[in-house]
Amino acid sequence: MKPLKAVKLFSQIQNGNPVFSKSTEYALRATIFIARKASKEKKATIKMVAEGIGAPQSFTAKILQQLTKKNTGIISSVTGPSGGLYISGEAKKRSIFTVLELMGEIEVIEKCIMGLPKCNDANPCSMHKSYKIIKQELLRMLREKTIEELARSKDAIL
Amino acid sequence: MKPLKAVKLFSQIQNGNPVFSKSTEYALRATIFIARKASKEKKATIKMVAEGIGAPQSFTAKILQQLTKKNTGIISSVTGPSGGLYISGEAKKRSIFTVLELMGEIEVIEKCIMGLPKCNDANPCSMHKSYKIIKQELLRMLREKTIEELARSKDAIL
DNA sequence: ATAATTAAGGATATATTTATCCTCAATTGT
DNA sequence: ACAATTGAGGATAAATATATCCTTAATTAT
Repeated sequence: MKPLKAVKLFSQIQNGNPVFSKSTEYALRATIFIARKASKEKKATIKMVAEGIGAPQSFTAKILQQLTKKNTGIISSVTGPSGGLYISGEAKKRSIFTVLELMGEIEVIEKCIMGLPKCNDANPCSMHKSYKIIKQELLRMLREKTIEELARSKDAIL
Repeated sequence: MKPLKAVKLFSQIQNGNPVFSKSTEYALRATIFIARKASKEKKATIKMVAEGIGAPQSFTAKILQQLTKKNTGIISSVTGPSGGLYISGEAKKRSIFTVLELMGEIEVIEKCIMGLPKCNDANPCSMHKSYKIIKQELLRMLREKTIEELARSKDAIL
């Protein structure tokens, strides 16, 4: 069985979806960046974050809005001079799952791998059982990894 | 730690990306449907497949084109009366990995979970190691599951 | 108070994915 | 050969995700 090449180039159909959406990728990177580089005393500006994570500035701003929403946000923001973004010690203890939850990515993971709306444990698709194992391990990993922990690995590129 | 709700509704940013693209979801469903319902003697038409998997007909046709391309395709197609789609016994023995490969989904899985282009084993992001384990299990599962096997589970909804 | 700085948020533009439509080519049966 | 059936494939449209721009609100320092 020789390896196949994706036929993308020969087709009108493109499959460029990342596993997580680009918004979510930026959200993860921004969270880790802020946790690592900023504090209540030394906040990071959107500009700094965008440059630090290699994402467009205005779009980064939009995503950070999602993560700073009152009663849900894990990232704190302050307007005005010497304002910016930071993550409280409390919030740093939360898991990266929280970020993905705010980005609406958890319900995506929970869905049927083949996109069947009626698929569930009682009425499973043929991949359900196999995917469920993977899914559970992924979710467990996401729940265990704290923002703090990710921020602490300073040898990592992000 | 109370559970959070995604802030989708309050934001301009939507995250509707499935784990696999919709095209890939359809491709998986179509493959299993054809493997289960069709044979060289009794081919399935695009119309039958589209209805069987609950996908738009013309779009299903487009996706099936990708899976029938010469030298790469796992699905066979014949034009003309009593023509249609089927999967050879040989092809049925191949894994579902093949379908995902043709849909360009494997390289998506291989990518950095945070979308960092420079992330790799030598220069990892902070989630690299954890994600790698999940990724490998997913890929192994996909490589092991044959089309035949999925088609055989007739109690499954698809 | 005023000016300066910074995020919030609405409106809009661009890119990509998803979906539809129509004509053509291939095959079959008469 | 001819008509009918079916997929192939190009062109285009619609929906969604990504990205930009601009004005407003909040805060700080002078």
